[in-house]
Amino acid sequence: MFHGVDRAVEALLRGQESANRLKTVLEHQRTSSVSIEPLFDTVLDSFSFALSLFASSNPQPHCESSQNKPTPVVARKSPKKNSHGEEGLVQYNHDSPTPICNDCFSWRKYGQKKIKTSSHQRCYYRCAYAKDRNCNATKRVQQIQDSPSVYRTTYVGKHMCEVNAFLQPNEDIVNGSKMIRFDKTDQAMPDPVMPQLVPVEQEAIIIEGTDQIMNLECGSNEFLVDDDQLWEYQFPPCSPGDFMFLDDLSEFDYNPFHV
DNA sequence: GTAATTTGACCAGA
DNA sequence: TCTGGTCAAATTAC
Repeated sequence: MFHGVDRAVEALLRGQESANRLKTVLEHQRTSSVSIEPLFDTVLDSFSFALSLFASSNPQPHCESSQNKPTPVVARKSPKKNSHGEEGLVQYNHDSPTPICNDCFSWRKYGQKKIKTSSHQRCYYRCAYAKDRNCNATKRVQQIQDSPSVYRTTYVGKHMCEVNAFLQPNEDIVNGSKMIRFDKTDQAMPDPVMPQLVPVEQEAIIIEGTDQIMNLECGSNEFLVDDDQLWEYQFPPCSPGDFMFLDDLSEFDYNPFHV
């Protein structure tokens, strides 16, 4: 029922492993570049979050080899109904040395609270499109360790905003193919939702058979994907508005860190 | 002026 | 009654 996701997870794991390896190498070589670390942290966080998205649809996470693996929390002992009246939401933890800022979604902070069991405050975020698109995804970020600092991000609920924004009835899903959609940059669409080719600020992968969308927003790291060579390497030339269908996600094996 | 963040109050579950 | 999560008015940033 979740076709191709296992392969996608494998590909993501490969990417994460590569990023980890390269980070280790660079740490020993220490070039003059000072912006490398945030770049790699972003890469690792993006991979980890993508994995957590898949894990949210697949009860068996595929992240045993990940250093920053998301930790599914099976169920809260007493799931408290949220403001939308939903209960029993699965939540996922993700620990990282830095707070995850660009984790593919737009969040709006709605609260901050001192937690009794911790000396650090906990921040509460909800999807920026919670009202507009009836998206009930929320996340909590809290520093759980001082030295080295560890921030735990707990994702609760599922993003519905991109699904509502992208998918129209009888559209975008074709015969079990996965689709990457390229749209005009000058098309009037809400910012974090519409994937664009040039400049690449967001990209989205819609996986048929699920309602998962990987929507990678780069924020301050545009250089991550604003790379024509990347697209030319992996994708044939395409025009804005074109669709690309990937029958096999394992073919999506571009390795930007290959040297 | 508008949007985002802050912060104290409120609510519900344990 | 305590605590975590959310609300909403006030404040700040753009």
